[in-house]
Amino acid sequence: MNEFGRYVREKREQLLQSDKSFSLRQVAGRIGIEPTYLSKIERGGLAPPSEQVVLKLAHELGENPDILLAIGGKVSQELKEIILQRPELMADLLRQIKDMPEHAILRIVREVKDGDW
Amino acid sequence: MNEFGRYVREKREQLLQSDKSFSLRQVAGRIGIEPTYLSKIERGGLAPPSEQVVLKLAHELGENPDILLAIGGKVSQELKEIILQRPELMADLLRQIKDMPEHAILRIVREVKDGDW
DNA sequence: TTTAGTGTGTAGTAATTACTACACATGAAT
DNA sequence: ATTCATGTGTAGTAATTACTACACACTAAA
Repeated sequence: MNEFGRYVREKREQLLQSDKSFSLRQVAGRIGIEPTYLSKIERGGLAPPSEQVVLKLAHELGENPDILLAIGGKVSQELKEIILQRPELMADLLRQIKDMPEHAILRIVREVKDGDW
Repeated sequence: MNEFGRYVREKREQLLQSDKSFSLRQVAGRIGIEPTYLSKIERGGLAPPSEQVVLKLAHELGENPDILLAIGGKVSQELKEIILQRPELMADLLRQIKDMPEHAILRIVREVKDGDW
């Protein structure tokens, strides 16, 4: 269940090997939380922190924010707002592509990107 | 700000005109909440209720659940989970189509629907 | 050998979420 | 005239979220 803590600890310790400033205390300091709190989170004793903290953590550790949020079971407010602006449309779209293979969705993303719409 | 309450009250009162069983008390009873609570919500004195209650309300009032949730500022757990299963892909897709006109997205939805993938 | 930095255990808390319970006044039905 | 159903005001609360503060033990450096 506590994927998030394990993942953060592993990543932080990797970085720590080549840069002493990635101690738990210093990272906690830079992202503005108490070391105790980060310790608990990494050890799985507490739930993942707020979106704001996860985003700072992702930035600090060089991780993809969307992925780190997802590991913590969260969807960013940014994405929620995209859905909230056109809920029916987005809901239909998401349900349509839900079971599509990755490559098919990627094709859509790319078509849309260089799209002629 | 309190779109949700106004919307629900209006819809409920519409239904009430042709069906006496859409009184505040009876609707509250059927969806399993206290009349006081529904009253406050409709008058905008309280935040929209939980996803579960919004869904029951949508069903009761014959409203689109995704839309009613959105009016209440919520994205359903169902949609969140679709995103959480492939966060990077879905985040990219949503950001791509965010500013596209409705008809272009609808085209994608349809293409995907009858798609050859 | 004291100082500095490390991680962690225990305890507590402020804010928010999602409600319930009681009491009351008004209007319609019997 | 009384019962019934309506909506609503006030008050309170249990659960969850998102943390902080203090204290301690261990290790490495000066």
